Amino acid sequence: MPELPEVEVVRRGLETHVVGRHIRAARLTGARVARRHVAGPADLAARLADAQVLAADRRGKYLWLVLQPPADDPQALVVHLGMSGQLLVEDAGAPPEKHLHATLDFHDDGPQLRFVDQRTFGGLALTPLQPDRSGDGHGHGIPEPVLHIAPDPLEESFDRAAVVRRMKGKDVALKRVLLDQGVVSGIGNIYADEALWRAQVHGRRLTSGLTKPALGRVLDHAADVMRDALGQGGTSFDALYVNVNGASGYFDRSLEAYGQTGRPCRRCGAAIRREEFMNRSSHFCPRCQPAPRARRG
DNA sequence: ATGTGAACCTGTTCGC
DNA sequence: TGCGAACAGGTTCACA
Repeated sequence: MPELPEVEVVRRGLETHVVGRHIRAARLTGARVARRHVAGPADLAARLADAQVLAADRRGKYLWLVLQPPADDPQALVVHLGMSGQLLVEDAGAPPEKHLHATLDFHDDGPQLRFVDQRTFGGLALTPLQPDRSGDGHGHGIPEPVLHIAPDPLEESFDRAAVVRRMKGKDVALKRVLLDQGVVSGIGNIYADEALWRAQVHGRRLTSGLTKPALGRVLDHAADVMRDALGQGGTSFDALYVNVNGASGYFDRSLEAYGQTGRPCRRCGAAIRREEFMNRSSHFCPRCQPAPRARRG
């Protein structure tokens, strides 16, 4: 479940069902799931054994469990769900999923934590934590693989004015900047299209050509739409995007642009259009969000 | 340095 | 019905 609201739904599930428990053992299926773990899958599995889960934290689309190993400093089990990753809390007796890549058992013999990923763009890594210099909210620190990720709009340390300045300084299409996790994190293809629809700006407009207030408004809409989606349990089009209990969110009913090709814009009635952008799809209202002249990526 | 596009995977849906 | 093409919510890396 890829974008910020869906990842946050998963984080909350982990907080409820996993935090506080002691891992007994981890089993990894195949090496690919641990490819971001420098020391390899065997090392990862070994290091997870007997660690206690202290917390579940998140920045943008990155999720991590803060672990207390028996004789070491706290470490972060960083999880990225990629395009199709799932974390599921399930009884040990539940049949293994077709794309099951990792299983964590706990000393309390309660439900397992499973990592399932059809397209295997996601994965796990155990890494050190670095002190968080950007502000509060991440008391245990930030994992090394997350250091290059900018704060997301729902974090207290999100510096709206600084992000606006950075956006303004780029000679890049607005949507590309919204998707740049090093500028502002958590926004993916769905919420970028929704934020742009709400802000009534075309994603191919260059950030350098927009005013700072206009850029700020786009960021505000991005934060709003992600908060709204979170309130609905996220966006799920199918069983691939579910919470730790396998349940779908229902924000898909509230989408105004994404996936609405041909449907009338709820604001003006013009047919929502789809176009190719950065090797993927953009959806927008051609009347409310007039396209700039030249095509830019 | 900065901006752009393709690659990494598997599964499902679309069009002829 | 069959089969290839297009498409899917993300990130990274090579190249201009």
